[in-house]
Amino acid sequence: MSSAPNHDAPPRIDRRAQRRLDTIEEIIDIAEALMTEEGVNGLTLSEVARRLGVKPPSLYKYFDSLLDIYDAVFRRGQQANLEIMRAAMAAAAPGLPALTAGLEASCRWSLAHPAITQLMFWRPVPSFEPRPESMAPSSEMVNLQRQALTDAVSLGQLGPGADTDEALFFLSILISGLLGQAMANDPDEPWGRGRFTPLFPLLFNAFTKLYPPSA
Amino acid sequence: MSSAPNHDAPPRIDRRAQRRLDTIEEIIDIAEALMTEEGVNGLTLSEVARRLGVKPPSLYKYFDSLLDIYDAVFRRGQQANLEIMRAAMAAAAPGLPALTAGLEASCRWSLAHPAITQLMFWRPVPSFEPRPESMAPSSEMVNLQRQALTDAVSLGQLGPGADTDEALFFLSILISGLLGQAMANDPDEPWGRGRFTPLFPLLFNAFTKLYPPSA
DNA sequence: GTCTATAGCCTGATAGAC
DNA sequence: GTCTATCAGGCTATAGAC
Repeated sequence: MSSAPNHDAPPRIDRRAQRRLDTIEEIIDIAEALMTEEGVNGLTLSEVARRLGVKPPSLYKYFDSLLDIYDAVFRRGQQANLEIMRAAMAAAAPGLPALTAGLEASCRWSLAHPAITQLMFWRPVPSFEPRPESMAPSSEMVNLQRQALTDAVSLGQLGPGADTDEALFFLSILISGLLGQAMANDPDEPWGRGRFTPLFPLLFNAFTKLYPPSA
Repeated sequence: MSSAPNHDAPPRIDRRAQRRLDTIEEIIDIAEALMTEEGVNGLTLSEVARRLGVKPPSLYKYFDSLLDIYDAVFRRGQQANLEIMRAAMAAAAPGLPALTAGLEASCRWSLAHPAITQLMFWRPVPSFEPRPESMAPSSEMVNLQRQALTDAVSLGQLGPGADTDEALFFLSILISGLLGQAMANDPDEPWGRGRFTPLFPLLFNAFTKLYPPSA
């Protein structure tokens, strides 16, 4: 109170820094919407600027290039997907229940964010390579899945083969196949409707029969 | 010899018509190469003209628009893929052997033509909608697969559930998942190498265990 | 942080001469 | 069927004033 210029505690982030972060988030929101509407390759600086209500050169105060915006969309998407999956897994019993709950939550999120999902799974922008730190959440997702498979084997829910790279790759084929077919062929159907997403339980049926518990 | 202007039998297609068809094929070849190098969205009239050795306006003598070229690539790809699969199925025993042989041949072809495969499976060019007649081979491929599944059930190679739409959709998830993961993550590996295509037999292992023969 | 102005590209498509 | 010329627009990015 003595020397402080105001009565509030000093904010850890001042107003203008916060406003800057808000603008960055808004740019990423606009970029994602644009990719959803016009295709992943339909992202342009000019249109982002138009929707944000500024002129294109102003965007360079927030991002160094168009590819930098792609990277920001990619990174935020990876982070969000990881947190969704982690939360769903933590709320379920260890092993197979955690795995199915986590992957279903991740699939729901992916289907609701098709542009980011395409950017992450199918690399439709050849000139875009995500930065290593933007890829980090992806490794963490793999780790969570591997741990769940290990738990499932330990708990006797799955056979020993389920705790291998082969099983992990097979799982990724199942999930990305489901998402790809749903997004390409039933783009307007929400999760649980259409021809593909209702088959989600069937995927785990197949997976379990491929690696049945020994007992 | 009396009134004929030359000694050869009259060709069913004259030279200039044949040359025109050759040019059209060459344009499609160039378009596919370009999409492979620069991404499916990297196809431009200007670059096609450059590689063909003409100026862009000349292309309009062969195609009405850029989207027309996309459609030609799409149609020729569908046709080729269908014929590859049909031939492989015909060379194998009916039922499950025909199905696996046909799908493996199709997958090999798809992996060797990633740009067309992306165009067919994942629709990365939102403004491009294939013409109905270009989609026809796709329906025929589905028919071939459905027939093979029916035969497999009749022959006792698979259980009754394998002859359903659900099984067909599940099969498409497996195949498109394998291709998508292989193309995105092991783009330079040929069929049979890398982390995903060696799992092809595993897919049918899972499929068979999901729909086991009753006996 | 915003703008204007501009450089230096690219694109699809058409008109009309030859 | 080829070309030149052109339209009408798009884009990323930078320089520099305010």
